[in-house]
Amino acid sequence: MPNRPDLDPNASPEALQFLRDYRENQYARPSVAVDIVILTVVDTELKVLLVRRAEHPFRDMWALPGGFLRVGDMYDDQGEDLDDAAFRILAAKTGLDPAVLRNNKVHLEQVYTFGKANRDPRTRVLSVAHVALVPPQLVPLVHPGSASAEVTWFLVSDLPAVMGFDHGVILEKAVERVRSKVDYTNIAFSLVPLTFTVSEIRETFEAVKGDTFDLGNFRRKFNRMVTDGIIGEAPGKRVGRSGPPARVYRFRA
Amino acid sequence: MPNRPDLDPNASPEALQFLRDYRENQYARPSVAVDIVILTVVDTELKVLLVRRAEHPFRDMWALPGGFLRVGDMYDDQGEDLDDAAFRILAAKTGLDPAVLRNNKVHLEQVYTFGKANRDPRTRVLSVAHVALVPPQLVPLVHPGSASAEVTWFLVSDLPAVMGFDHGVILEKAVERVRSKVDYTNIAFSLVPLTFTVSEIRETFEAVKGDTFDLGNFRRKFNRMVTDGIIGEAPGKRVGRSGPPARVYRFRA
DNA sequence: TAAATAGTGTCTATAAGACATTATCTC
DNA sequence: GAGATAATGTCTTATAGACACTATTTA
Repeated sequence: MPNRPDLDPNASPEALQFLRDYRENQYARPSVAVDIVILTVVDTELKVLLVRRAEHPFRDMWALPGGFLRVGDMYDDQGEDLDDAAFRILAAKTGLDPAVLRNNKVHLEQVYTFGKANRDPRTRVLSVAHVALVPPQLVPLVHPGSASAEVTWFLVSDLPAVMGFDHGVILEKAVERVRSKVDYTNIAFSLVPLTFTVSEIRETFEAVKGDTFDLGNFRRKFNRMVTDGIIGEAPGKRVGRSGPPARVYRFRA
Repeated sequence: MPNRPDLDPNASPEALQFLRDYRENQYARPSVAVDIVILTVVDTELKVLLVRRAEHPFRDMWALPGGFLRVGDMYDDQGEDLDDAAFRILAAKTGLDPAVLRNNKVHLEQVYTFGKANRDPRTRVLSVAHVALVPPQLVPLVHPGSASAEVTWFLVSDLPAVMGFDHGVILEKAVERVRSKVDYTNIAFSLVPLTFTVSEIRETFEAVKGDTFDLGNFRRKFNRMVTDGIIGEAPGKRVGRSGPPARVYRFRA
């Protein structure tokens, strides 16, 4: 038994450290889940899609839709990319066709990886959290991917008191990410139909931020985006419940 | 063999899907590495700590310091938290004592999880990338954690032409994160000693952003932080190579 | 004395917040 | 006509960028 650092009383701490790291690589590995915070804005309210768990643990409790990263057999196949897994799971859990997701420019973005020990009672599971932004026209098409599952859109302002796993924390972090990015990116346009009025996009902002904006000031900011070419006018006008018909716009690029 | 969906020609796609997901959970799992982009600012230059790989794959190439997440035996122990793993690996790779890291308020933050298949030729490995900000007074204390490893501070503006794995991409993403957060958070104060002059903190900003700032305008912004109580005056003055002695400040909270 | 740095002040442009105003539609 | 909405305009305040200026130190 020559030169085994763990059996050598004079082995350096570094040698022991190396051996431990090496063995970890050889031995136990975590499962990796991809959980997705699927958000939309309908009727000026920010909503999130939750599924009721049919199995233990946390049976009958609400949780985020998710699935496991597919890893190949490790010999000739290493499995799917993490990005592809997120897209696959989003399609599976919403029942939407991948082509529909792409055509409607559904925004999908990685948020954070949650890795506390014992966050899943069964075995060690990391969750790579993602957030998806679904435009309202797709919401009626969403249906449970598996026959037994129950899925519901919850108001983000009125969530279940308890959720499975650490999904309440994950949800909070994802919403926070969207709330901040909406100020300095164009992700809000993933939450409206392909054409929209100024009021519609403003109400979407208000739903995401949970606040109201001055109409004139918002329009001024919007007009800057028009002159910058970020937004373009679309043909036609949209008639509301009152007031003059509103101009219709389209997001570019 | 009753009701096995994979053997039932009439099984729904959903049932088959469920079975596949379940089996993935039972079968192959990825390894999870924690790789850390360790940054500092010395002599008005942004630098990153790289290690030369002593083993295959990518032997003799430069790569980010990293290690594997420790997962327990899966029965009575699920191993260490992901956050704890990052801290442990940071301490191991810099040779710095955890107490020293805490006392000097070293900033450590998760950035992104890289999960392309085949990013490691040995087996499926996810990398949970982190970024650490080390103040300059700790730089002389950094030494290789393991006797065989060679570690060097590289200029971020002059990196090795090729790096192991996808570590070039990871490094870029981490630097981008720091460059943007430095504008709306206080992380820059993790890159200066406990007390500093206005010029010193300005040069740190310039090193991170890769740009120069107007002296007067920067000081105006700095003074707002003083009146807001974010920064406080420290006793004494600092004498430079020329010009009058500069006031010394300290970051609060 | 020359050069460099500390520290202050000024002018302008940009954008946000808080309004007010007019026009046009539905009920 | 009443109420609601579309669209525009005005005044104030906060901040950033460009730049000028004085004071104080070292070499």
